[in-house]
Parts: sequence; C-alpha cells; structure tokens
Amino acid sequence: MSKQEASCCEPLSEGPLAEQQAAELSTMFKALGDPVRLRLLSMIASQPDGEVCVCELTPAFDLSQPTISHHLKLLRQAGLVDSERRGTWVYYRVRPETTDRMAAVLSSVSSERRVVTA
Amino acid sequence: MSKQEASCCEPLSEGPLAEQQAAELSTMFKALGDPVRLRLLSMIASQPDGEVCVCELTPAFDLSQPTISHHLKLLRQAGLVDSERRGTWVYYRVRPETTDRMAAVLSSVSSERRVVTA
DNA sequence: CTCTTGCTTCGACATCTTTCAATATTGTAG
DNA sequence: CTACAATATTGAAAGATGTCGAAGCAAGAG
Repeated sequence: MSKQEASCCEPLSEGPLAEQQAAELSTMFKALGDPVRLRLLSMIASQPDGEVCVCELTPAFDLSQPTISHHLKLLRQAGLVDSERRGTWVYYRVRPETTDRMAAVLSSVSSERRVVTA
Repeated sequence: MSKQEASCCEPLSEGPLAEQQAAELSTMFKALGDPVRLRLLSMIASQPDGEVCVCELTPAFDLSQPTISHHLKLLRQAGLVDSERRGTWVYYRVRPETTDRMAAVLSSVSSERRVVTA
C-alpha cells in the first residue's frame, strides 16, 4: 500500500492550508470550542425568525450576565454572529457565510482531497 | 447567578443542542481551535494514501518535536485522527466520521436559519 | 546485549481563558 | 433631568493551554 519508505522524512512541502488561513480559521473553530458558545450559537440558529434577544439567552445558562456577554462577543469577533441593537434590546443572528465556510473545510478534509482555499 | 426579571423574556427553554452533546462537540471544535492542529489535520488529510508519518509532519513546523506530538495527541483524543505504529514509525490518518459530524452540525446551523417574511 | 532513531510522556513555566462583581453605557419612561 | 432596565466593559482570581528540555519507551541494527 503505502511506501514512503526510503528516507523517512521528506519534509512534506506545504499542506494545502496556508499558515495565515489556518490562523484565521482556527479563530472560528476556537470560538466553538466551548460548550456555552456552541449552545449559544445553536439557540440563535434555531429561532424561527433567525434572531434572539440577549435577554432570552442569558437566563438559559447558570452563568452571570457579563459572562454570557463575553461569550457573545467572542462569537461576534469570530464572524459567527451579528448583533443589532433595537431599543434597549440587542438581537443576535447567525452569519451563515462563516458556518458554511467552516463546514466546507471539514468536508474537504474528510473527502481527503485538497482543502478549499477560502 | 442569572435570575433576570421576566419583563421582556421568556427564557428560551432548550436549544436543539443538549448540554452533553455540546460538551462533546466542543471538544472536537476546540481541537481545531489552534492553527498548528488545523494545519496538521490538513496535512494528514491531503496525503494521497490518507496517512502520514509523524516524521514528515514534525519538520514542517517551527516547533519542537514534543510539541507536535502533544498536538497530535489532542487531535487523537478529540476523535479527529487515528494513529498506528509500524516499525519505528507512527502513521496518522483522518477519521472522517468525526469531521463529517462536525460539518453536519455547522450545516444545520446555517440551514435552520430559514427566511420568514411575515 | 548495546546503540541509535522515532516518538511519547513528564515537569515546569509563561500565557491565555473563563468567570465573577463592580462599574459604565445606552436607551426608555416619568 | 432623574430613574430604571438591558448590555457591555473593566479588573482580578482561578484554571486551562502551548511550549520546551529532559527523560522514557519501543523497535531495528550491529
């Protein structure tokens, strides 16, 4: 089957994922690398009208309001959600471009061919 | 902790992502929340025969060999890769079940957001 | 057996994360 | 303007993470 025999280490030139792209993408994955943020995203995404008020998200967790606010900030900075203020309330919605891009990277990994240069 | 007034907000019972699932999935996303590990996965996935020797991965980074080994361990513990020893060398390959599952979660996030014009 | 090579584990340290209480900001109502 | 309600920001403490050098283990060669 596999015969990269000979000398074990030709340094494997460059993976299809460049250093800068990896840095950018890893920020997005890191944002979902926390159970609270994953559930936040899931809650936002599952709303029928595509958006949720922070005041609906906060009481769903056993965490302080500043903590939820901080997690939402990280999701926003990673490009996963958008926020809009309407009156006193702030509404969050998913940015599907970002989740789609992440899904594309993962799919290309499993199809073991070139990673999308997105 | 978080006991807000019920003035504006019905507390949004449960998102579709249960607490335990979120914990499990967040481990996988966290594993890709580092540029080194993302590039490692990408390198492993992009090999024609689906597997790479550690000795090919290590020199591609400006990091010590123990550090690469540690990152590979995290990828393995997250279920993203498998390793197999053959002689002196250890080969890593992607576990597509895991990347597929992550991609499915992300896709559902973006598709659950349906446009309601009402 | 001993030596060498490939890889993993251990111990330590600096940095980054998560979390909270306190405070600030923004918008609405009186 | 004052008061209040919803979010965000700040600052600090506890814990997790990334990294390295040193040591350990496994397998092949002599």
